[in-house]
Amino acid sequence: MSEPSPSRRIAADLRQAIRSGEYRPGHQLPSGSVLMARYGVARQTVQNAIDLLRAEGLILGRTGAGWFVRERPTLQRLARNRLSRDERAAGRGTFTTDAADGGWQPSVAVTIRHEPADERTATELRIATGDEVLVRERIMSADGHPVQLATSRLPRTLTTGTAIEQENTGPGGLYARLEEAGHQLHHFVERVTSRPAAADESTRLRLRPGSPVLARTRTAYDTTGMPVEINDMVLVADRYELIYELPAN
Amino acid sequence: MSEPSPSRRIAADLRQAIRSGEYRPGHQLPSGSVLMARYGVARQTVQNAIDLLRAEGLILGRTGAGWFVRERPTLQRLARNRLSRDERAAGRGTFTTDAADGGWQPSVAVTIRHEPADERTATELRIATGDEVLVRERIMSADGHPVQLATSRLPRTLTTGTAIEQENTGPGGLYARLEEAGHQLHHFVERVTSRPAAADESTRLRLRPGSPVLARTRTAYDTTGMPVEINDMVLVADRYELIYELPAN
DNA sequence: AAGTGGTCTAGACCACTTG
DNA sequence: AAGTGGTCTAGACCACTTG
Repeated sequence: MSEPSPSRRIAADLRQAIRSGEYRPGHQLPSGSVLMARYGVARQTVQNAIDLLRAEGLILGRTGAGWFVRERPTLQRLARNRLSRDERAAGRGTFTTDAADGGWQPSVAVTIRHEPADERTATELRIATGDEVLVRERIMSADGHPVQLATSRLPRTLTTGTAIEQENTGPGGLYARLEEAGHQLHHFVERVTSRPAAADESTRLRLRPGSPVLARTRTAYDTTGMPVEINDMVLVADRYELIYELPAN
Repeated sequence: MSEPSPSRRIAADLRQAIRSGEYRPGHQLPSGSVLMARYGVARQTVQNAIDLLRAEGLILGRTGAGWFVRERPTLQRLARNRLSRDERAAGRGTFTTDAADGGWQPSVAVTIRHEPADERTATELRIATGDEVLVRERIMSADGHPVQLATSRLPRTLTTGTAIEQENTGPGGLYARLEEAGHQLHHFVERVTSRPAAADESTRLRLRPGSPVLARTRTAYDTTGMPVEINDMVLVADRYELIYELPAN
């Protein structure tokens, strides 16, 4: 085994103290000056150690106050039954349904525009590149903290003259409006991955650059097998858990 | 707007050059010395700028060689139909099925042990804390690179005397063995989230500490509604995409 | 006012890669 | 041998928080 660097040594000691419960969630870590003295190292070395633990999500820094052992935030659960026709019929959107369950205050900022389909959108929606697409961009906040970005894209031919082009899509949301317009939904395909937040996403979600996000792309298909909507969602990773129930066959 | 720090300024310039295609995937970034001279800053400042881009997943560093614009690795797709009874009947495991599709060489290291159920395991499997549980721990590698960790836990009462306690569970894997033993599977519940890799996970998956991983917990239920297996899987986030197909109702 | 984290300069040393 | 990134020391300054 090669000798670990001083910063790794310090990080390992602090990690151990957190794991063992010596430093409990919410409690403050020894300050930079204390650690510099204790280990006989420079400020930058302590900073490097702290950066490791921060990347692991074990601690949070508050400038001017100190480093604190992170409290595991309560996970919001996004279950697939949020998409059920019954829920839609009951006049609930997915985000407000979660809010009701979780006891927090939802707020949503919506932007609506239309644009020509780029290559990826055209492929996913099986339309031609450049065809007009309606774009609904939403930033969802819980108790004032932004936690989700969601962008829906639909062929403009499906949305003209419907409430889907309004800020408020009405009870049941855009899926309810699509079904009213004769596009009965058949199934959804959801693709989930995780990646570091892009610079603009970390700004909009008020995250540190590079914090992990969950990226979920949902495509909605109607009963004729045509894709009618593509929905790109970006979630603050450590606030969300996605839940799927699958039959064994 | 407040003046951005020098390191953020440098990061923004490099990010822009990558986004615009001036620095293409695989190409080398200007060296530390060049950037120090160009911006008139200290080595540490360049390092801080680079650390930001690395956290965003835009670049990869190779000690002694340079910083390189990251090539987006091909995503492995894990679809729910991998769990179908037909696949199991055809004698394919999920990981080897992926390998066949993706054209890479799979290898799996298995460890089998039993242990008393901890609190979480007991709750999930609806058994008593301390009851014996069979644990199968696997590290899956693609072309020699570890990409998945998977840990299965089953009540020992279901596994004694079956091939589930052997290193090789035989055709169709442990789900096929469970069904042979009379535990017909009914459905699975999968919970997906993302978080920074823990220190031990980053060692086993050979990741930088804090790289995002996908964490997927699957619980398998039999036709009597009892949970028969809990499977904790940790995936290198940027190599995987999880796919789910859901009926509209 | 004193303490905190964050970032910076200037210079050093080391392991590693490249030609 | 020359160049690379990674980490370190010692000291500085700043914005912010706390009592």
